Amino acid sequence: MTVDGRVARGERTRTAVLDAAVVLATEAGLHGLSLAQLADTLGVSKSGLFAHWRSKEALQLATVDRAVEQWQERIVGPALRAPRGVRRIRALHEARIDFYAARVLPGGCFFANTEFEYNARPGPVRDRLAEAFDRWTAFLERLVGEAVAAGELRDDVDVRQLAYEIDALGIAAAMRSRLLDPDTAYRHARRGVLHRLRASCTDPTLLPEGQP
Amino acid sequence: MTVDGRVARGERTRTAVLDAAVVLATEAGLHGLSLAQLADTLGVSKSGLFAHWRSKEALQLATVDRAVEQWQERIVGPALRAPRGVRRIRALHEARIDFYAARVLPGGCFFANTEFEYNARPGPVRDRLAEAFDRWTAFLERLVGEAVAAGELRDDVDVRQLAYEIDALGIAAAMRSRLLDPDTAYRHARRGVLHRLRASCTDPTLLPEGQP
DNA sequence: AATCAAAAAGACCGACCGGTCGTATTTATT
DNA sequence: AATAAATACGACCGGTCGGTCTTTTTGATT
Repeated sequence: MTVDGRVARGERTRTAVLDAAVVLATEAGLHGLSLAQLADTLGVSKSGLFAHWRSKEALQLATVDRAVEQWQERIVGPALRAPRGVRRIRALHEARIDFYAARVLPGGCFFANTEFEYNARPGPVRDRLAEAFDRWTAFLERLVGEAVAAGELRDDVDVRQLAYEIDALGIAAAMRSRLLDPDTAYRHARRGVLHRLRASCTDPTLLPEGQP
Repeated sequence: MTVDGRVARGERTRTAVLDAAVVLATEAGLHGLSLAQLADTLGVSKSGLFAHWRSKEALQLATVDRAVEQWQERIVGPALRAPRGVRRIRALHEARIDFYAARVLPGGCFFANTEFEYNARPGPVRDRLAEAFDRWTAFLERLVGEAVAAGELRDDVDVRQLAYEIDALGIAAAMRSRLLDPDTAYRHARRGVLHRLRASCTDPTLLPEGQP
């Protein structure tokens, strides 16, 4: 906020720490994240981290928030350049699985990995992840709803169901792109969503593509 | 193998350890599994574990194998009682998501959690998980292929693609049944697969159901 | 140049980690 | 009853964990 040099310096450090934390947590897990390793990676001292966050849990929560910001910038932002409606849904899904296929983060998807990691760890971190997931789901549903409202999808489409299935194919792609062949995972996730959208699309020319 | 008392006692211990390891690893992760906690849970000594497996990694590999056995008994076995074809595919998928909805393991699905955990951990354990996943995928594809051969699914169905989408909905259900509302996750995963199967089904009476 | 708070550093703590080792107990065979 | 192997145990090792403490450095303000 302030341009005060003292505060600005601390803010710069915090952002650098969180960016590194997202990368390390994607690999080792957010629970498995080591503060010593995080500090070493940045060339700072571990005790300095506790000057910015009062505990590891506080840093984990901040890391989730930072990962949400990155997701907005890298996945949602580009997709919003596509025209509203079916084309935007498709752009969003493809931006997402492109992200995995490009192996932007060596460890895969921060959210997919972390959400599975916290399946059996109730607490503030899991709650924060669940909130982020809720917002993401609501966003997907809004996009589908817009496409229905624009007449591009049949108006008997179950918006929540369609959004669920689109997201499910993205989740599966996040897993398989690391565990198995990434190209196959990418192609299957892409074709699955295209097929699903076409089944409810009122205008076939909205989704021009070679294979079904 | 032998009914020799010495071997039988050790075998009993090994099985008990692995069963407990599957439960603990589903919660804490297979990498995050603590041998001390595992030994305490069973009331045995930690050092005793190293008499049966030469390292933690060896125990982890054995745990994966044991989880595969349990999957066969609890998911695949019941599904194989359904008649071959579309009905068996549906039975398999429903046995799978029923398993999550029933919250049989408090931590969710051993394989889903673990496969995401090992996204960024190359090595023997990840290889073993990938092998198990390959066998599972091949099994799903075989079931779909059987349904096509029996004329229950249209013969222009892409077998691998359909198997991929069925599995993707199961993976997503495994995540959401813990992170979010389990009933919603169950219903969406079920409806998604039914909808997908009906789209390629030659005989609608094979999938009698209320909602689309 | 002096000041003073933000920021960073480094030594240190108890707890837990995977793993080793020597020893005691069980069990089938002789 | 004696033996030998399989099994189980408790003490202990070096290393890493999250977290605390005190001290030093940095940099804008006066």
